[in-house]
Amino acid sequence: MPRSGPATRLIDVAERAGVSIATASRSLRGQDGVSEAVAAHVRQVASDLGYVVNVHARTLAGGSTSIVGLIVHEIGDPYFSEIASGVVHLATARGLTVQICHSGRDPVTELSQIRTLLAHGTEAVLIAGSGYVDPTLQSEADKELRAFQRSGGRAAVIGRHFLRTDAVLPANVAAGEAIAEHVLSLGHRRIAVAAGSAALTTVEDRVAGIRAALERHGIAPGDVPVVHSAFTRDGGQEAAERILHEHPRTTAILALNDVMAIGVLSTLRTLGVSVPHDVSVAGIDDIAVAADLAPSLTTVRLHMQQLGELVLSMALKPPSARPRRRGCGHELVVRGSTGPAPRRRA
Amino acid sequence: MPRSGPATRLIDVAERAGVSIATASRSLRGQDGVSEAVAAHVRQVASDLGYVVNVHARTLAGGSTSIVGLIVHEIGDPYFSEIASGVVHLATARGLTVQICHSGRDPVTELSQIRTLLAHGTEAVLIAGSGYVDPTLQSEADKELRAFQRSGGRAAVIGRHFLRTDAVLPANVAAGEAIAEHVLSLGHRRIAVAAGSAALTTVEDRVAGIRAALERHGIAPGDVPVVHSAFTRDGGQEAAERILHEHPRTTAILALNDVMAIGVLSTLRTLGVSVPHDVSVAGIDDIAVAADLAPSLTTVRLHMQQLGELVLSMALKPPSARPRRRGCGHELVVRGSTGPAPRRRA
DNA sequence: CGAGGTTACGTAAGCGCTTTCGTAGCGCAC
DNA sequence: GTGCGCTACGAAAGCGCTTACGTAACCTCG
Repeated sequence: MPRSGPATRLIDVAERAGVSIATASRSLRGQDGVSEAVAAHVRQVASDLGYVVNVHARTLAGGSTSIVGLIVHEIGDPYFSEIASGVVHLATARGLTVQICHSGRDPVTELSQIRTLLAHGTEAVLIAGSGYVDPTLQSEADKELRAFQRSGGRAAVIGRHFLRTDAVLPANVAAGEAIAEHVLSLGHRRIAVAAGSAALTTVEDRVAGIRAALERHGIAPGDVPVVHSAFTRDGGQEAAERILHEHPRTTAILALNDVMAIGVLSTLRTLGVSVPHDVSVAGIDDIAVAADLAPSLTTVRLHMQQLGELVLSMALKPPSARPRRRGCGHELVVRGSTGPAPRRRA
Repeated sequence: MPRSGPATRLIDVAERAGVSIATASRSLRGQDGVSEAVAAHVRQVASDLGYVVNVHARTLAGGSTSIVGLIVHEIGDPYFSEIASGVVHLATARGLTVQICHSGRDPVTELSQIRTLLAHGTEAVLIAGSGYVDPTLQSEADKELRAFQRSGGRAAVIGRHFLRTDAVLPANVAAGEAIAEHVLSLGHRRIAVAAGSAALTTVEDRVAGIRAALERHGIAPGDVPVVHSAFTRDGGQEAAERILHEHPRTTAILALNDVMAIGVLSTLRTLGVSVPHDVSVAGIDDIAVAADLAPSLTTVRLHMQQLGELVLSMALKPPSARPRRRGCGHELVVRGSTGPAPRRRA
């Protein structure tokens, strides 16, 4: 779609200001080598003419794009939309625009997204969302990012500490521990986990945290059913059904994220199981609606918006020799969905 | 940030394939004037080399960018993230990437976003989110879009029927009517509205729908308090407080969107008002969590994801002489937050 | 007062692609 | 066998910008 609009070009500004195109270019970018008087004049003329630089020409000539790419697993998921919100907010404040790609949790799509973003010459590529347990699924992506960085590009990820990029690390293991400690402290011993796909490292980490806490309290891993399903509301429903069916004496269900917890709550409501009287339910993430569910959801806050801001700010910093790691706080948020373990169950 | 990566360029593909750069270009874009044998060979070589076209060069030379811009009021709001999800899904399916801009409901920011997107040469500019009642707030944006279209660009919006672009029209008026009819049919007569900013046309439309329905049932506009606040959860809380304070005999609160309804429910819970026993509450939109609130929220489904897909597909169609209009269904979804009007109130 | 350094600007060479235009080669009709 | 109309391809001109390099003009100092 060739556009032939009467857009003002740099050369128009230069002519009108009575300077060369080079001087105009330098003036507008605040580069030195131009007297302040001339620069100010050029800026004035540009503004009068409503000049907007052509990104493509700029990029092609070696300039920067002012675009950052963000790859997320599922843009509709609150976990990711809150991250995206953080990224977009900070980006807007810095005069950058964000190009969002949705991988649908498919490593192949993800790879092609990365390639596209690289070809688009984005300033930085950000990836949010769990990595894959199977390293072969992302080795290509890894290679691509490395090459991108070697050639001066910036990349940063949320999680995926195994990549050689800057990374913000959500407290997955600690969150798992915190939520498990919480239900343990309430006296629960028959605990089940509603987990997302076993292929994701986030799932692995959160489960590891839960297991560690339980083991400290003398509960063997074998005594903790972990039901894998999808990281969605429906996945949570399905997991809850299976848990209640296969392990009817369960008194606490730990969902590995809030979205699944919503599904768990929905199933329990349907089955007439009272929460937290009969069964306690907890999530991880603390998405915005967690406080407004029925009952309100006990969870671990992971500050997604902050994760988003952090990952962008890391990417924007001048590169360092070795990949930086940055944690992000987590807090147990106790609400109405967890309560003391029932004295006995049917 | 000049990038000097060893990216394969078209000329590399051409050389390796033993053809000219022109032929290579034509082959890769499936343009005719190239024999099928040669074209296939070129495509094979390109794929072997992992060639990805440089968008900036392509655009500069008059090609297309494969990028669509989407401007939303508030990316963190589920209404918009569901729209964004629709846009991103369809875009991904069509091999397009989406550039998301967040205007924060500020017309000035919005205008600069539009300019940026135009300067980026996006295929299409999409705007989601209420227009402003005051036309001067958007006349600049309007002008900009018109110029964009005249020069071959595509634009489409959700709502904002006053713009001369293709538009998908959410059923705002009808949704207002539907939700009002619903509470009327339950016997409510003392109805209050928790509204977002009066500056937004969406608010205007939904209120108009509500008023129309009420008037049909003999309730004068003066008898329907409309409390304006922000289109957020906190705004809903605040509106509910004011409604209960100023109009204590209210039996039904209609929130103009689900996010506000969440705030309303929260305030009622805090104040110990039972929903729907004492007061019924309803929203509009049917965001994903509406079904999982406590109580589950009666609302009007506006199919945001579909709105997103529609607006993109309209923008992608060949332009028509006059702006197209496309409606999108709506359905009343009755859940637990509304019930019969109480016989009497304190 | 001229060598050498600085500053302020202009000239022009691309960045990687699309596309216009030109041309070689072929088939076909006369 | 000449001429015409195709088709399949190549050469080269930009798209609008950044930047390396060149060059005046001015300054500083011995």
